[in-house]
Amino acid sequence: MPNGWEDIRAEVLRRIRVRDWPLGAMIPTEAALAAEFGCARATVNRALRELAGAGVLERRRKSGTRVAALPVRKATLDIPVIRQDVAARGQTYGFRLLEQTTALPPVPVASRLGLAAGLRMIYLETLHLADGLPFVFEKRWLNPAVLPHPAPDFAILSANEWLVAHLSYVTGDIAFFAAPADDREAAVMGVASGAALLITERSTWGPQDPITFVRLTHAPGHRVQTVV
Amino acid sequence: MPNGWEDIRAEVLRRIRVRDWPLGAMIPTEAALAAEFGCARATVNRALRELAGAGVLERRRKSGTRVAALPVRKATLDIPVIRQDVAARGQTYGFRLLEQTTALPPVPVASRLGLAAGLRMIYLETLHLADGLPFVFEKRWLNPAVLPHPAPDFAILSANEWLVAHLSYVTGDIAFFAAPADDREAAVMGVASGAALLITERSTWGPQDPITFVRLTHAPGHRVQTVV
DNA sequence: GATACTATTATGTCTGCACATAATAGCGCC
DNA sequence: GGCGCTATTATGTGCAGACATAATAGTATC
Repeated sequence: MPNGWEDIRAEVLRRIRVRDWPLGAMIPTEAALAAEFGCARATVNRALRELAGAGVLERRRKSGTRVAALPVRKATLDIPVIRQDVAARGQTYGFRLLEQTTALPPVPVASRLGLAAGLRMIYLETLHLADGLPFVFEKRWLNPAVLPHPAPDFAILSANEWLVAHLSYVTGDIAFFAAPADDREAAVMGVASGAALLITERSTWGPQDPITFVRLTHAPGHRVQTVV
Repeated sequence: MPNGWEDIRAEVLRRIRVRDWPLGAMIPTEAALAAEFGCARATVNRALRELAGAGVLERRRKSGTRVAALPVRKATLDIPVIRQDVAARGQTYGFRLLEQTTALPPVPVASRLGLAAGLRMIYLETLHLADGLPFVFEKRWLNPAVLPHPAPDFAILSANEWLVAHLSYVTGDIAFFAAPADDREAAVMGVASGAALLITERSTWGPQDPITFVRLTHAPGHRVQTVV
């Protein structure tokens, strides 16, 4: 059938591309498009909804649908467990738990998680290896309240994976930036002090409580990549 | 009504979280869930489809629906035009076209775009400013075949925005990584040579032809950020 | 002129049904 | 056993109709 919702999505996209419907302009109503394409309104709705989700269209009740004026491209970024990331490169994964203590988190960490100052957290340092070479250096602050008793042994299953398997589907935020390697990072990763490294910082919250703040220092040259 | 598709999505998520349905396990069929929740199968379908899109469920015809074994978190990343990025920080935007020539692209650029070697491209260097200070240094290779005649003046409207407005909705890929500032970047951005900078590289293709390859060097401390 | 109510309109969602499609399981046959 | 056909099954998508909801435009009132 030539009028599935994907066909309609493609046709709408085409009209936008050729400036049939210019940036910022209103497009016909669902009912009008359904009549034109000879399909049900629900089918048009599905197509337009997808395009709105991709940032191509903006929809508002009663007003109607318009082409996004300044289209904000949206890319979806996969955040795999580090083991998978390494495996996907065809390398063998390994990790070493370098440190595990309980301590007062630094103020920026506590405040980003929205935790009361003075609450002690678990601090973990883990080095993830690809083919035996440093791949990611992980510094993690973990809310002890979210762990079961007895606490899992993070030397056997890395905190990275334990959390994904046991506290998955929560909210959080991610940030990427570049920073020069400090002395500790340089020593652990085997690079010169001050080398440019990609850093990932993540904060995650459960239904009520903050769960963890993690800073991943990636090996030199590491790329975070995705298609649009 | 307490049984909209969002309610069903929430309930399914809850059952996964509390290990009612463990990681990797099959869940009931759409028909069974529709009967349980007292709604139409289409409503269950909508809820499960959304969760599959978020990477929480995996669905296959005939087999059924299972909880993802290793849930790959998916983050959506907004890629705004640089002007918007600056405006969102409450700063005033400006830019300067530093260079515009036609030249043979370096081999890595040509090969990443899938262009025949020996094809000349337009090369642009643009410095984007926030409150008059360097914000992003943009080096762009542009396929001349995609430009109209006469070519637009990129000193008036930056290539960044011209492309979004005229060749939007195309495919491409993005990568982030850290690199030390080379001499040119250091001079333009006003930082020390070797400083750790975040680099964004983007390749974009139109329906047939490659369009552009761009390398964005961000000011020190720049963070690419998103919520999950 | 400003404010409060009301009608209208386009999208958002749901229902119940139908058929399409992909993948699996089972069967018969050699 | 191994091969190929067929039946079954769960999801994917379609339709027509209905009501819900949000936002706007218009109207009435003060």
